[in-house]
Amino acid sequence: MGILERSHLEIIRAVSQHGSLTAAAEKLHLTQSALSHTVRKLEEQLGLPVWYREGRSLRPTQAGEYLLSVANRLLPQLVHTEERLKQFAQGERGSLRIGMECHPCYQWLLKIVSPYLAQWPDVDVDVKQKFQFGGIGALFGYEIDMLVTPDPLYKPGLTFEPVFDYEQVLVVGPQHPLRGVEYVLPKQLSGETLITYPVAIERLDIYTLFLIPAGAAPKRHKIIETTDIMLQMVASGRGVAALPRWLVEDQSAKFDVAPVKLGKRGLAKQIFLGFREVDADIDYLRAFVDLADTHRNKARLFLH
Amino acid sequence: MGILERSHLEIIRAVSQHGSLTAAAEKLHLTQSALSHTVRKLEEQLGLPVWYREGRSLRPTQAGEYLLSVANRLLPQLVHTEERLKQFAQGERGSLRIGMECHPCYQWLLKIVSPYLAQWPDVDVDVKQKFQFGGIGALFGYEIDMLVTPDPLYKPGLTFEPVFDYEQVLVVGPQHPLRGVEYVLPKQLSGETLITYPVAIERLDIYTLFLIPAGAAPKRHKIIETTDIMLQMVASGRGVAALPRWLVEDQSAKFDVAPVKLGKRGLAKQIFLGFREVDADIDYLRAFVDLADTHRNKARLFLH
DNA sequence: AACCATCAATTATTATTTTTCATGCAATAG
DNA sequence: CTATTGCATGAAAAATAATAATTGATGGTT
Repeated sequence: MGILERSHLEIIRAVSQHGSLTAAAEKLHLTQSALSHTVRKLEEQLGLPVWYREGRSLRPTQAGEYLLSVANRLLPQLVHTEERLKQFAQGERGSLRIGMECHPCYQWLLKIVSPYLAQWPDVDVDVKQKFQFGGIGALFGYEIDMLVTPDPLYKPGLTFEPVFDYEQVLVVGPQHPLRGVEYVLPKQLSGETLITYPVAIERLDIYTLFLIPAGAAPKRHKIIETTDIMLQMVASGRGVAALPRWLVEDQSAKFDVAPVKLGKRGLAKQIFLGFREVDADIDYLRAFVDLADTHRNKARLFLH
Repeated sequence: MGILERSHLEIIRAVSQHGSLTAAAEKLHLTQSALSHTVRKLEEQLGLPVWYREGRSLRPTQAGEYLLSVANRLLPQLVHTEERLKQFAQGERGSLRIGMECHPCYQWLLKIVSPYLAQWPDVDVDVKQKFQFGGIGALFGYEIDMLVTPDPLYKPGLTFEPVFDYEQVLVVGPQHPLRGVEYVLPKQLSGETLITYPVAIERLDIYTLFLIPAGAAPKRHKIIETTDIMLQMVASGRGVAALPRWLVEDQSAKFDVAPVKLGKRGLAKQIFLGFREVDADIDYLRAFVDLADTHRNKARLFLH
C-alpha cells in the first residue's frame, strides 16, 4: 500500500545531516551501496527525484525539502513513542517534557521540579525552550507534554490551570531616582533604558499592559538573555527591567536592586500550566500539576 | 535502531478497527499467520504485550491504546505526504484541506471555492469539519492546511487574516412580535425559544456577546444541525435564531424570515483564515487567502 | 453432548527483500 | 595526470517476511 517507510525518512534526514550518501550510510550502519539502492527505489516509486545529483554531491529537490520537514516532524515522535513504551516495560513511569514560554519562570520551575523528582523517582523531567511553532504548537505536535506560560489558551484539546500568581514590578538599581517611590507611572519611564528578554514586544507585559495603553515608551530598549546579567546591568545603573516581585526579592541579597510597583494598583500576573486533555489521566503528569498547585497555595499564605 | 515501523502502526490500527487479527489480515492483504508473526515479534521487541489474549479475541493493553493513538496521529500524515508528492510528480499542485470552525461560514466558503477551483484547476479542495483537537490543533497537527474561524489566535507559527466582516442578527418568523423593530435587547429574548447549531455555549456569540453580559437567557434552547432546517423552524414560528445578516438576506426569498439588529449598535463579527507560517510561500495556498480578501473588499462596497 | 465455525499459535517451507561485494564511471583535488 | 572520493549498478548471498497446512482453544448451536 504505502510507499514511505520509517527507514526512508531516516535516510532523508541522515543524508541532509551528513551531506553525502556515503557518510549517511556509515551513520545508519549500512553500506553505501545499500543506500543507493533504496534511494533509487524510493524515487522510482514516488515518481520523482528526491535529490539533484550534481557531480558527486546531492542537493535536495523541492520534494526532498518537503520530505525532510516531514521526517523532522515525525521521526522524533516515533522515537518518543518507543522511549515511553520502553520505560513502561521496565516499570518506570515515563518522561515529562516541560516547555517554558516565560523566561523568569525558570527559577520557579526549579522549586517545583526538585520535590517532584523526589516523589516520582521513575519519571524523567526534561525542560525545553525552543519549539518549531512556539508553545502551544509544541503541545499539539507532541514535542512537549506540559507548557509553562503566562498566556493560557482555552481551546478544545488543551487544558490550562493557573499555578502561580505574582506581581510584575520594575527593578531599579541602588542610585536610581525611582528607588523607594511607592509606584511608578508609564510616563516616568520615558527617559529610561528598558532591559528585557529577547522576545517580541507583544509578549512583554510591561509593554502590552503598562506602556502601550498609556502611549508611553522608554528611551532605549536593550535585550539581555539571562536573568543574572539583567540584574547585574540594573544594579550597575545601566537601565531598568520588569520582573516578578518574588524573583527580585529572592535575588536582592546577590544584587543591589529594588522593586517598584508598576502603576498605582500594581501589575498582577498569573502563570499557567497547560497540557493535552488526552493526557489528563496520566498520573505522573497530573501529579505535577497538583504539586504546582500546592506550592501556589503555600505561596498565598505569605502574600497577605 | 528503531523498532516501530509504519507497518506496525498500520497493523495496530487495522486490528482495532476490525477487532481480530484475521479480519485485519484480510484488509492488509496478508494472511493471518503473517500478522501473528509480526505481532509476536513486535511485542517481543517492545518487551510488553500490546493486546491481552482473551480466549480468541484481542483486547488492547494500555500500551496498545497508546500505540493506537500514535498510529491515528501519524499514519494520516504519512498518507498525506505521499498524496502531496504524487500530485507533485504529476504536475498537479497539491491539495488544500480547509477546516471549518463556524457553521454558517459554509455558505460563504462555497462562494470562494468555486472561483478558486477555476483559477487553480490542479488543486484539490477538501473541506473538513471534525478534528481531534479542534481547529488550531488540526492546523498544528497537519490535519488541515487552512482554518476558517471566528476566533483568530496570534501565536508564533500561525498566521490569521481577516477575510470577512459581517453583522450577526436575530432571525424571526413572519408572525413574530419582534419583526420590524429597529433592534432587540437581551431581556426581550427571555420568553423565546432560541435555536442554535450544536456547539458549546462559549462558542455562540449570541450568548457570549449578547445574553450573558446582560444576565439574560432564553426560555428554551433548541439545537439544529443545518441552516435550512433552522430557517424553516424560524419561519414556522417555532423559535428565533442568530445568524449572519448576509445569510438571512440571501435566504429570505426561500424562507419567510427577517433580520433584527442585536442591541442598539448591532453585533459586529469577523471571520479569519488561519494557516501555518511555514506554508506561507505555497503559492496555491496564498492565492486562496488573496481571493478571499478580494471578495472581502467587494463585499465592503455593498456595505455602506 | 456433539458438532461446527472462528480465531490465534505453530511449524516447516517458500518467496521476497535487503545487503553486500565487486566493479565502473564521473567529478574533484593535488 | 593521477589519486581520491562519491554515486550507481548487477549479481550473489544473507536476512527477513509471507504462506500453507495444522493444531489447539473457545464459543455458539442444535
